[in-house]
Amino acid sequence: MATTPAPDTAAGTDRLWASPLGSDLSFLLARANAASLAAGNAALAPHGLKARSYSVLELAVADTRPSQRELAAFLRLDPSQVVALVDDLQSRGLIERQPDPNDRRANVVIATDAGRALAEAARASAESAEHALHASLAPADRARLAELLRAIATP
Amino acid sequence: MATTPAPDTAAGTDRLWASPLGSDLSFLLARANAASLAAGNAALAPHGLKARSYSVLELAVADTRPSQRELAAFLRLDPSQVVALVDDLQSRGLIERQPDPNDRRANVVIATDAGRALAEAARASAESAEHALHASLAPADRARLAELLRAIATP
DNA sequence: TATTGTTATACTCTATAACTATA
DNA sequence: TATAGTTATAGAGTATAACAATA
Repeated sequence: MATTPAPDTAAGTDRLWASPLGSDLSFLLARANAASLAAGNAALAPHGLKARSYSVLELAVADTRPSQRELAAFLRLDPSQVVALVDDLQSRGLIERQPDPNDRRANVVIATDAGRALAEAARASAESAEHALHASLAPADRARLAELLRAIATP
Repeated sequence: MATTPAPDTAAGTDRLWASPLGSDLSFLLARANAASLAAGNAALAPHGLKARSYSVLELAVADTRPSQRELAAFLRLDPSQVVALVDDLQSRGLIERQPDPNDRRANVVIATDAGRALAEAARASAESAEHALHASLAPADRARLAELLRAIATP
């Protein structure tokens, strides 16, 4: 993540944008993501969530019944990190580990009623923050951006 | 960052993409950035660089004569982190701290000849990795993506 | 033999506060 | 009084290896 230590416009950093780095797709991606993550985490904080835990909660709420292994793969996290995320959400009564009847090694993650309620409230905050982030984009541009990102983000 | 612990296509994570999260712009941004960062760092590693240090080096090579404070603002890093990055690159003879004649508190960061040579080699690797990442996109789409990202990434 | 969840550990990154020298 | 660079330190995030239970 990256909060905003200095307002960037402080000095004449405009001229730095003229450097090759200012056109580098990886750099733009990193910067856009940093802004998005900072705004998202700030919006989720009042709900006791961060981007990571919010993602897990949303996947549980969606009734896709993911195993922890699937969560790890989809979120590109190490399985051991998913343990900590699920532990936290479960200890707060937002999700539950349900033993998979087909594979007794695996846990299926499902949301509780409290989890669904919190997810709805958190989603409203997150969407509002996200909208503010790309307020300068027309709706069609936003859809196009999502489409292009998906081409890169999808395996 | 996020390396790839599991190949994602391993299990049926396709159905997870159908969840609301799969259309969430912040999530797509995070995932695209993770893929880009992982590919970029892997490409830069043989040159002894990471995304961060490569960015600093490129800005030094571009002759924009940034102060450390400006680097911090532009890269959205804390000034104390820039110290470590500049220390590292300077100890390897790739950049130099030049006292700013107009403000004796400030250092201006400039590249050495060795720094310029390394930057050129690293840039080739980085561009090749980046190109592979969005190989599925038409050139026009790539330009459009950069444009849209810039709208979000720019202050 | 391979896989799921788990634990433990080391490492990197990030945030914060303080200090100095200049302005 | 404020700013540029620096140092030190604590915390969050990440990677890695090992283990028990199950397939």
